[in-house]
Amino acid sequence: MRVTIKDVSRVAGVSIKTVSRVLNKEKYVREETKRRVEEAVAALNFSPSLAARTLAGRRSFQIALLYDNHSPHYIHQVQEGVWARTREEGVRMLAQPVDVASPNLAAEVGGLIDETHVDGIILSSPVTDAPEVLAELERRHIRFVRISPGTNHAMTSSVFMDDVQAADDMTSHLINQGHKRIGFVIGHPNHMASDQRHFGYRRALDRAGIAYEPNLVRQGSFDFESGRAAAEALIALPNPPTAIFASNDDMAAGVLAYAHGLGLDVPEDLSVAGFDDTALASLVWPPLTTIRQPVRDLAYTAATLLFGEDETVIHQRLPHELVIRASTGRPRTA
Amino acid sequence: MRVTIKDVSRVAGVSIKTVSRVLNKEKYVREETKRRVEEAVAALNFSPSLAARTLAGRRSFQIALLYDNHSPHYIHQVQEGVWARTREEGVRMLAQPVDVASPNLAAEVGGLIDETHVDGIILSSPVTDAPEVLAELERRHIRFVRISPGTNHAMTSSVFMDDVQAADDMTSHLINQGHKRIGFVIGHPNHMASDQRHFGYRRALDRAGIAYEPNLVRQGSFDFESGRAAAEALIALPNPPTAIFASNDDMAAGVLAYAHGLGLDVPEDLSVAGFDDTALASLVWPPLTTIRQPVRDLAYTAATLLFGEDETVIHQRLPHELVIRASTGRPRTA
DNA sequence: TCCAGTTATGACAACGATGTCTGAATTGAG
DNA sequence: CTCAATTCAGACATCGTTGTCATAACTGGA
Repeated sequence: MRVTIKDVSRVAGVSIKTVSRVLNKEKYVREETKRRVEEAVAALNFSPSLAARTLAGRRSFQIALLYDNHSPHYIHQVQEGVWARTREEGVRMLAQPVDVASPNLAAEVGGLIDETHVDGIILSSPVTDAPEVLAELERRHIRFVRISPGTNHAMTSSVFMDDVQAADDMTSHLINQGHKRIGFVIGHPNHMASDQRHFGYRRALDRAGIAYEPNLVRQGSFDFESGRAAAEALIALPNPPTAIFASNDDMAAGVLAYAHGLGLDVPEDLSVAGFDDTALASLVWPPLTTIRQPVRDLAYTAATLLFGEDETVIHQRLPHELVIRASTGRPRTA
Repeated sequence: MRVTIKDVSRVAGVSIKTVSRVLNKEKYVREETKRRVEEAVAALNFSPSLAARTLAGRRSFQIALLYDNHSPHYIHQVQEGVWARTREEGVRMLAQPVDVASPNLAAEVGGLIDETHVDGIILSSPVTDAPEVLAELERRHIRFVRISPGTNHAMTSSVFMDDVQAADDMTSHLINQGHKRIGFVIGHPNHMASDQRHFGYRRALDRAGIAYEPNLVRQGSFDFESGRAAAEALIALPNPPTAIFASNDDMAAGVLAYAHGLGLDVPEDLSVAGFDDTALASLVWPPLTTIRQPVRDLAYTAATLLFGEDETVIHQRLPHELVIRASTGRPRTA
């Protein structure tokens, strides 16, 4: 029924071991033999059984991608980036949603590894910072790379962007346009990036000699509604801000919606800035000034590091981009 | 190193075959023996090797999900639905992006099947309608289920919603609010659903005794920009529509953006309706009246059908939902 | 010409499960 | 109490590859 390496060996007139050698690009196969085998493979339309290779060999030709919680758009990009790299490598990607809050997360990850024999694992935030998972992976001596981890971890490679600098860039952009009172909406407290963006905002103000005013800063939770609520509170201030910088696009959309509801003109009456450059950012009116995270590239690079020969630990930073659209401009009073 | 069925059998004091029986819930194992094995499994924290099971047995405990092109949000929901069901079944899901335009698509899918030995496949639109793929799957006698197929195919099960009725519902909703001139933006010509939604729009008009006016209908392509362009054309008409029904939310967002740009008030001056109820729909201002596709449920149900014992072919329709938000209302003139 | 070192190939065991077959233990009807 | 049918459990082959080891066929320098 199924075409096996045995069929190939018969057609090519060699042993199965030689076919295996060609398949795995091993040395010590005569050019002529190699050609014969390759022809037989093509003629029979042979694809080797991953199960058999996994069982017999030291590799499984599979890696797992663990994720949780993030927006569909983010996950999609991560999957897409990792997938592109695995494809080049002739390896399969197992996309594995997990629940970081689960009490037996480590056991689940361990089970995954036992069942599938994966060669390596890519963690995306916030799984990157689940200590049980990290401990379990280390205990098993399995290779893994983290995408945008919040915590430091010298033992293993990671790829990330500079959230502090990005928030600093955005804040500076607003300052340069003449804003002096800039509201800020903090992200979800569970995400390490929230702190960093908050810090970047503060750093830019400091450098410009603008006092940090706690009144102008509100806690959000990365969703639309919390952005809306923050906007309501900020605009109700006796001396309201002329710009609001939300830590992600969803919250910025909430700010935008609230402003629309009041009949405010954006950016004439109020500048609004987001973060992430999700699809949403160009689908609202006016389109959002935001920070483009190189999510797909981060994922692609993470996979590259995972496949790398080196045992050296690499922490690679990828550049972000300030995307200026129509939601920010000079304040009316300036 | 690795814990195998052999270790379990030693600890439980039975043969490996008996452990295998317990693992696979076969008959003819004494209750007491079963308990002993289960304790050993728990004590050793044993997870059986998928590779070995696949190789030795008739099942691989894996299914594949093929998709292409759709929005991240849609894909996310499909993955989530299928994944939830496979998890219940103790089976793994291989999420596999493909390119329907690829000339060797059938070969790629064939290779996937050979490599992974998957037990079944779920196709999501538009892979559902790639004839080479269907032919390849049938040639191999592999089970598969299609999610929202555009073409009929009596040989195999599918799950879908009623696009015609949904578009009819939306159009009727607008008519009931007093609209008589209703613009329509057609979806991407490659998607079968586009025709069906267009037809539903027309059917509702007919039933209400409103003449179908080709001028009020524009071709779009499911993206923001095409919605914007369609809105521009429609609003420029000497006798413009009082409502615009776009075949998906992205295009509706485009319509919304163009209306905002003109300073039109939605829904006072113009009602806008979308389709799909993507995340976007509640993140724009005003939030969109739209049709909620039960995408996650479709996917979940597809997996259920795939796992079903029956050889009978089932075509299952799931209900949609008209979600009325703030972007539609009575026309000013009514 | 010979021999050591490389290059090239094959035989066979092993990976960790399930399938098949065989036989022992238990059950229950007569 | 007997015997056939049913229940329970193990031995061993098998799935389709790769790893290990043995050995044949080439090289090129002395």
